[in-house]
Amino acid sequence: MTDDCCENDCADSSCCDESPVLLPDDDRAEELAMYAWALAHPARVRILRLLLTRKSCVCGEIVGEMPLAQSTVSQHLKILKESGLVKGEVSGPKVCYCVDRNALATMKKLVGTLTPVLSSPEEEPAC
Amino acid sequence: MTDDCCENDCADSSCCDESPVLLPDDDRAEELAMYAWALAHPARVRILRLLLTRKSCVCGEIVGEMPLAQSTVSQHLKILKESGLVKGEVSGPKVCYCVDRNALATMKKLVGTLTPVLSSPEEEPAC
DNA sequence: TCGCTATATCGTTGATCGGCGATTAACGCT
DNA sequence: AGCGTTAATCGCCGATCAACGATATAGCGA
Repeated sequence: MTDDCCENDCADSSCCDESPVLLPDDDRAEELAMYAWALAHPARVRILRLLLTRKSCVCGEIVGEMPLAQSTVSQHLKILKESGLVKGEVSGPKVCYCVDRNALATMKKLVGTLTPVLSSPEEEPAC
Repeated sequence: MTDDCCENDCADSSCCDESPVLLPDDDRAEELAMYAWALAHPARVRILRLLLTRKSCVCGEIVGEMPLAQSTVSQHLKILKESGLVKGEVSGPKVCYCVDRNALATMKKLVGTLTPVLSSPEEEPAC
């Protein structure tokens, strides 16, 4: 009652109890962080969306679509590739980039993991 | 046929055509990037999961739960707060942290935006 | 073979991150 | 008022990012 943040009075130790808080899939934290890191730059989000808009690969004209130098775009593509979200395939002098659907699905699943555990959906945590 | 990356022969200009590629919500790229940036570090993912596991706020014992110094955890919490995913509420000398459900939903929605536009769900982009 | 085009890589520079210890600020309690 | 607790902030450091220009690499075509 003294605080309106937690319904079970978090200010004293009754809320922040001694439960070990064994996170179910804590090792996946790094996996999710890696995917999130790939999207942690607006340019990479735009590139990914560009690759999604086009049905498949968009070769190198990404550079023409963005206000960045070719080397910079190449760096971003490298990061996207390292995260696994994007795969590149050489086809002649060009390179086809397209989104790895499985990796995208995995990332979405990991993001979906971030769900508040609530007994009833009505009770807002109030803070 | 020369490349197996795109079904519509991306190596020449027929695939990478001149369509302006008006991204529907390109301005949202920065918004998504900001959320992704908040999750781009394993420690922050763990903190967020910690906050989700506990029903609401977890005060400062996050420090005890993680192998990091208090100042470091505070920095991560600051980043999470700046992204909007987490809100902090002062209750006495302690601070209640809990996840902003709306922001979390917004982030999930933005992540859900990243969907390949496909005519039929069967045709894999082959690369 | 010789260029031409398209990517990738290198090297540099400035900015930022992530970590820490130490200090400061805010609050409750005696 | 003074003390203890909690959290935020301040420097400081090494490491990394993001951007660029310049250079190297790889195919294709004439």
